[in-house]
Amino acid sequence: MMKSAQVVKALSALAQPTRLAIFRLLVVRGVDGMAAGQIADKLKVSPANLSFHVKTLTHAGLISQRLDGRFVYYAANFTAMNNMLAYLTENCCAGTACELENKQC
Amino acid sequence: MMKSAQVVKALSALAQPTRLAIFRLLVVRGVDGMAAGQIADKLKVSPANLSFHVKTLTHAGLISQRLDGRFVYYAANFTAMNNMLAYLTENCCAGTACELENKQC
DNA sequence: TTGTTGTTTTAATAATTGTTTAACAATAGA
DNA sequence: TCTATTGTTAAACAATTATTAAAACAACAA
Repeated sequence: MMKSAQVVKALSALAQPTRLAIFRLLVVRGVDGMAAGQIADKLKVSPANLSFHVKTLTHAGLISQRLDGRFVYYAANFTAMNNMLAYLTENCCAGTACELENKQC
Repeated sequence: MMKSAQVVKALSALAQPTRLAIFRLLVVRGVDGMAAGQIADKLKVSPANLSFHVKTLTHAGLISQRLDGRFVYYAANFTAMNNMLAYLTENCCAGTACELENKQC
């Protein structure tokens, strides 16, 4: 079970174009992740700006850090992401079967 | 397919304690939704404040409005929610089978 | 019409957030 | 050691966002 404040923090972290792009890139990358410099190059943001944003994502628990020499690798935290998604649909339609054509509800 | 800017708008809308609470309440409520005043009472926020926040959620496409006499009913837009959730997990792990124990990836 | 209920809008203020530049640390290789 | 590479931090500024109180509006009832 996730706390509301934690979810707000995660949503806030994703609610910014650069950070959303970083996170999506890392979701596609999978468990190996990607070095800070590679991410910055790919998304065309300055190193300082990238550092600022990955810090926010890290504090929100959405990505994790792995050091390797001079490189800092970041990877998506899939568990945190799934907990957040689950929170949004929790007890949807009060548990009754929905007449909606989607999977979540 | 959803545009990045649209997703940022939806995430921003949810990234606030009162609005997250409003949305979750409406997700549980289902298609019938809930009147503005009822929501305000339940969440203990002023009518003006509630109006401000539902406006943000409506502009983000996450909830819809239905007028009934003097009452204004709000209901969660499940399609918009699911599109947003799908965007976050799109092309997860580059499409390879993940060794993770969760459903999303 | 007049009053009452339900909701939204406006304006003012306070707080938070994002970007840029420059400086700083740590590692790797010559 | 010296130098280049990789990444983070700090400070300043601009822009956005949330809250409050007051006023306005809209629908209904007496």
